[in-house]
Amino acid sequence: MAFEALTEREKKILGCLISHYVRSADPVGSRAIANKFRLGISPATIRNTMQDLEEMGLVQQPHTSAGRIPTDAGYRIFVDYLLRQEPLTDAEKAAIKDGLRVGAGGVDTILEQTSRVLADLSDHLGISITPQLDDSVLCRIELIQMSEGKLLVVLAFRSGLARTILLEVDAAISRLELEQMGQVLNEKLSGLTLGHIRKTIQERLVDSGGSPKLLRLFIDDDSDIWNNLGSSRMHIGGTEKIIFQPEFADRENLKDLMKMLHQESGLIQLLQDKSNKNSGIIITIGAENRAKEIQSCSVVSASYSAGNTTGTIGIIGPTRMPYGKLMSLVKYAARQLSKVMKGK
Amino acid sequence: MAFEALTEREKKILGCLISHYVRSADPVGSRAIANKFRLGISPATIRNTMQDLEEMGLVQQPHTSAGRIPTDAGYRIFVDYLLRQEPLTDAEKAAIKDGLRVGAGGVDTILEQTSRVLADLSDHLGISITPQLDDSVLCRIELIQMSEGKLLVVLAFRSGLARTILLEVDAAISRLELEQMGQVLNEKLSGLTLGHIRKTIQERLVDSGGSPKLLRLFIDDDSDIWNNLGSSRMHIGGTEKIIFQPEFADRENLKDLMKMLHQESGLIQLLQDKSNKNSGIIITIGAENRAKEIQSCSVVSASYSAGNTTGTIGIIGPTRMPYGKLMSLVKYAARQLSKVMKGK
DNA sequence: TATTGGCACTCTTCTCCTACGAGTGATAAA
DNA sequence: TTTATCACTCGTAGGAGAAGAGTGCCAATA
Repeated sequence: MAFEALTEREKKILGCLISHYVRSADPVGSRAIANKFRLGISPATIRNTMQDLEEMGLVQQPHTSAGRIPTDAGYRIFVDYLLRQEPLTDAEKAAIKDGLRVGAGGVDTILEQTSRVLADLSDHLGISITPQLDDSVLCRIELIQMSEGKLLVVLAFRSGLARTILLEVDAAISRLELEQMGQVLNEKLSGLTLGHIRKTIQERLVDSGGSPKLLRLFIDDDSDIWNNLGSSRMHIGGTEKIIFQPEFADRENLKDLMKMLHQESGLIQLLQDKSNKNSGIIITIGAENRAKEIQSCSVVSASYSAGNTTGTIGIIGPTRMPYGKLMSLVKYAARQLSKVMKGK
Repeated sequence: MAFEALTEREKKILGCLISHYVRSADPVGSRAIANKFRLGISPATIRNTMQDLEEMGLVQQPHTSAGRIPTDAGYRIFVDYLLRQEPLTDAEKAAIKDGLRVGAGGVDTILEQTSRVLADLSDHLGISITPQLDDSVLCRIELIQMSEGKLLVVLAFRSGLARTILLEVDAAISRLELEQMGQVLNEKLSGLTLGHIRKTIQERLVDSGGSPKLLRLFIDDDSDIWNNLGSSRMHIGGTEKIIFQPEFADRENLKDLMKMLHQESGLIQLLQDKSNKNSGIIITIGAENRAKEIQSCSVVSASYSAGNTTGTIGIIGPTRMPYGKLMSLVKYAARQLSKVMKGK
């Protein structure tokens, strides 16, 4: 399994096999490799090597007398050691830049564009996730009375994100109370991250001088504001393309994927889990994914920065994906996105 | 084609044929009808009648020596004249009520739940669309300076909806200017519908006394606020179920559907187009749909009220759908949704 | 000793063929 | 007007066989 244990030839053949398989989606035979990549060795030799690779668990045969296909472990070696990033064409770069051009509507619109562009250029699923609010610095909080009993809370973050939430109030509220409460909240909370606020809200607001009935809305343990507001949003593009990948000819596979896609929280976790720990491109292959629904898929993701927080974008597709290309794509898109967000 | 031209027997057989076909998804033969529905007539008689129905264009044969399947026109007759709504079970009613129970996060969360519930109970696609802002009454507008050059505009509507939009400002803005501008905007605009505001914004704000550089953001012809804010949002549920409907075994069909689903604006138009004109349940069958991508699908939709505006919910599936059940479902859900929204 | 050509073997896939069955339309009898 | 019957059509399921791809192994080779 260790990369060092592989001979030069084994590496080369694993590489050829994978890059051929990614294109063809059919098991790759020794002859195919010998013909396509002029390695100067005969099919028979390649066969021997392929047997070795199979013993190491890097490739497998769907059935006797078929060619080989890579295993998850094989892809892993490929991605970690053999992969060379494929540079993007000028057209592709342009498409990304155009797609992310600052439009109206703020962060959400841009992210929707991003997932669209990623999907279009990759023919796989493009995913984008809003920055994590937990690390976002609150820059202002505003209270708006919409009617008796309905109070709109607006939270504006330094990263350019804004969230609104509607609260129910039992008692009537005077204009004065509202203004006062707003002042208190801004004094005590602005400049802090949402995560920080969530943890320390109790101590910060007790005895702060706000009106008790309003105060309760913000302090209560199960206050909707702090508990539900942190969740990120997600955009998906390319569903209409991914269904043509041969691995999704089986409806059960497709079902798993679809289920995953519409189960927002799970997917967000899936992508954020990883991106947090590392700052570069993260590639998760097949069974490495926690969620069993997509263990026949791989995820290529990267984080982008927005203000002092980060969000995540990525591409999801079958493990048989052009990793080199997709890495460049995601990397470039993440960088562009960070730039655009800074401009915001 | 006219309903009156049909004999009693023809109506009956059309009805039997459709309700059988909806279940089986297979062409229905004369024997099947004779066996399943004890009509007291022989298969031969039924065959004769089916020939008549075919001449009228209400049913068709996929090929010689297959049973019949309904045409769009057949479904139309069925829906308009023969359909009896299937009452919901208590469990179903409970599921809807539970699903729509007021949760945190306001309108969007509820609508997401709604689409989920509709999908779960129908095994088709559940769609929900936010109320049209154009008819929504603005109850307050708030300006928040997020940093130099970034201005957050918050619009709160009486229906409980809120929208934020981020604007770029060239020049520095003083606190005073901002407050003044906020006052002017609220004075001049609150109490009006967004649509009204859009049309009359020029006259209303010219010479209103606000700071010119701020004023420009709101008056300019291509101001992002009024142009881009009106668009509704949409939620979809049930994608993982619909792919098992036999009509989507063909990947091309599935692709068309998926394309449609992710093309938000088109879909919103599709559903809203109709719901506006009529206040009850709207059913659009197959080729009656404008968008050619879903001309093998039917749409059952209804509008709900929120404040003084309306939004739309609906179900999309193959034309072979249990119209009676889905009508009841959508109707009940829309009514519940209106109730919940009123409570908001 | 590593590589290669050759060969027998395996397994899938494609095609052709047939038999079957479902369903019809027409006709003649009830 | 309805029904029983029968010949006919056409899609589908199943099986046989051929083709093809690819392997593993072995003996020859450089």
